[in-house]
Amino acid sequence: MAKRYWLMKSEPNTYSIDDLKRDGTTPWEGVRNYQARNYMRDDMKVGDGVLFYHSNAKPPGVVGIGKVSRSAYPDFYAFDKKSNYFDPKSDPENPRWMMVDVGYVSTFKRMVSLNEMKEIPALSDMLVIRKGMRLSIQPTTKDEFALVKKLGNTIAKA
DNA sequence: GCCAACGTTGGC
DNA sequence: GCCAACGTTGGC
Repeated sequence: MAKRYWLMKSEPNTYSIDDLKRDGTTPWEGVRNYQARNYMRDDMKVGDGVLFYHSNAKPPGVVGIGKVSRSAYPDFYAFDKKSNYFDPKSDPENPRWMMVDVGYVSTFKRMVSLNEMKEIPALSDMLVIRKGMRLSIQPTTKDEFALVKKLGNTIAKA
């Protein structure tokens, strides 16, 4: 299977690109949305590229690159009563929620903000720029991934 | 802090 | 199976 590309949202207050840089790799726990779960479970493979997006930030935007470092396995936080992500409906014998591990690759020289992406025609099909798009894990194309990465590593604005 | 857009839940 | 109510997301 060819390498795929993704955009993954995280709130910097909760887990930022700097946290990922510090940790090297992290379990992507707490996804409680079926569509996002399905992407992780069915489509994400080790080595896939990740655009690391800061949501609920000022401004929001893509701040760096990650990669899938472990394919889907049960999100055990769902079994932990003390966790914010506890879900009594997830049975350890048949886990409802899955997660992958995401590894750190690089931090952009500058953020590629949501506003900037909205203004670039080549990125006009990206899900993240669509109003009301709340999905926390989104597929992106190879070209979109490459362009956002290039922008983030280019100091001068287009 | 506001609120529109979603997704989920649960009564019927 | 419908849909109103509710909770959450996330830009602004």
